[in-house]
Amino acid sequence: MARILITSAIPYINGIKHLGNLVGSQLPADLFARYMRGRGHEVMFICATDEHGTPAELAAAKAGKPVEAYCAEMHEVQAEIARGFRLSFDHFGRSSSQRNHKLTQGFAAALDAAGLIEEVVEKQVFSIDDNRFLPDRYITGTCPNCGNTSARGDQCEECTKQLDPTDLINPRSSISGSTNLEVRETKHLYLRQRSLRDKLEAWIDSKKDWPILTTSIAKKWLNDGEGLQDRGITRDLHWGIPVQKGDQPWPGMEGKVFYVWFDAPIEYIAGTAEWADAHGLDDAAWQRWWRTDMGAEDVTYYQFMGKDNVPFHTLSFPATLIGSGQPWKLVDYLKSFNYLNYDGGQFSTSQGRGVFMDQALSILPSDYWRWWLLSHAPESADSEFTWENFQVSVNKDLADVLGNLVSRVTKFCVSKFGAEVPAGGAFGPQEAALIADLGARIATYASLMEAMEVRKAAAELRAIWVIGNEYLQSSAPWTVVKTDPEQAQAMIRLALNLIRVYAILSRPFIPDAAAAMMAAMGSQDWTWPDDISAAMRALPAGQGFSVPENLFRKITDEERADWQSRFAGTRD
RNA sequence: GGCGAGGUAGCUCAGUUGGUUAGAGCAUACGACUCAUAAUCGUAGGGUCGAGAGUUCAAGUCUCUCUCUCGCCA
Repeated sequence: MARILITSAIPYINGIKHLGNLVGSQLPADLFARYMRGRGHEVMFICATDEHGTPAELAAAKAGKPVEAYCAEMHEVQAEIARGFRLSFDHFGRSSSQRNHKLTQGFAAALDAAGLIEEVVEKQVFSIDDNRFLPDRYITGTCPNCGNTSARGDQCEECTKQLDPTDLINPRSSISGSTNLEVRETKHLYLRQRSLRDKLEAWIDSKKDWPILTTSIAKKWLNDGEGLQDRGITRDLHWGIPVQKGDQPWPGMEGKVFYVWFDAPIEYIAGTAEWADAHGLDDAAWQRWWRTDMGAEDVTYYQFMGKDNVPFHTLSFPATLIGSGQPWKLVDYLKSFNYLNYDGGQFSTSQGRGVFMDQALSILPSDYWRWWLLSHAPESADSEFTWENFQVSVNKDLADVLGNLVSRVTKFCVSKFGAEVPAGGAFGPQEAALIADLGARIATYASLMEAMEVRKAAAELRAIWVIGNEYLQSSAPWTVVKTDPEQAQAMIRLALNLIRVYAILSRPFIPDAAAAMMAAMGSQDWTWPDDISAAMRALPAGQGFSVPENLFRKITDEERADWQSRFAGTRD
């Protein structure tokens, strides 16, 4: 039994995420966690909400709530939706937790002790009326290049020119509109990543089995231009983790907080500590997952994320861990995803374009979405969601191939032999051939799942469902029953066992349907079918079973058309 | 402009270190079956593998040029 640590990129707190966010991190991470648990491994699967930073402050202000209350509320909203999608986190934490405060401040102290923190005085725009420093993108003004009157302090979106806030003509605060701005000096902490560059590169180079997408992004940041740059890890904000050196004050840094990107990945660790707290366990319970000097040396750590998160997970976060000089567990395998597009364009949070997680669940149960998203995961390139494709996949794969198989087998048995596993006959050559085929395919499926080849694993699982239909078609128990009922009983006994095995194999993708299948077979034995021959004889003759409600309904053309127009949002 | 990823059947995609007639699912046509959610199973048609040149006995698979799409960055 292996010990497997899995983290999914943590979603930002301000608002509900869309399906593109889901398929890029949390959903494949859940697939992997469920599979590994199904194989009997010890799994720790951690996710959380990423709560700090200016966008959270502004969203809270817009909602008319204190930021703490806003975050607490939105965390619950996101947690509820995660439950709706059956995301099987061992803990869904919060980056604003006290655990994260302590760990983040501890890392800063360790980095400082290692000589990796530099204090830098820089100039930033301060809004007197807002009583706060303004990040570049929250300053609006006239572009000196093209005259656009609503250029942002970091870039003019009209002429795409990169700007410095001080370049803007008539600058004003995007938050209040106030023009009462001034440039002030402020002191910040920088993590001296440049001095860790060689260590980071050697570490990346040692990861021969990572996806090209992952390593190419990391190498780009290491080598592009002047190479890896030092990075500011503090901000002039109110909402965040106060800058301290461990539990000691940090002279000159009073009133400042750590940058959200510094504390967010540390929440992976803090979230595990929160898990221990929630279960009344001691520190050793979480440290054995994260400290190689406290039991984590045999842990294998997998991270899942969209490609936009890769630089932070291949460089910034490892720089924090390595730089601390402490024996923290580094990621062993980083699975990154491209983007999911929506019907000819991008998903857009601001334009309300595409399907968001809460909307998806209001339309159809989670299994439908899980299946489509995972079987079309954007692994090798960006992929696209279209309603036509979704309708076809759901109807064909789930309703016709799998759902109908369960239906035809159980209904046939009830009508001919009753609602118990029939005892007659014995398996012959056809049954042996099916079992052999199944064994080979399950082995392929398992290796694809272990390699996190999500689409290919889905295709193999579907093929496994298909061979059940093939077997029924060629063995034709409905014909055999007329001349040799005993033999027909053996065929159906095999088919009923097949349903139970399919429940086990399908569980990572479609947990609810899998549970319904297992329950219908009157079993609770989720043991992985390592011995397929035995697994196909697991249901005892005479055991009662039930005909489940149709596992999946079909999506009609009318529904598809309706949803298509409902979620189109504003076209650009 | 720089970097990266892509351009393979109508659609969505596979194609390992270059090697027999380029594959799968869906869609289409025809056939089989009738237990089942008008479901299932089989067969067939369909591709100058973005364009061009080169290396090689042999290139979707390597090299160069060009072109188109997407993303990141300046």
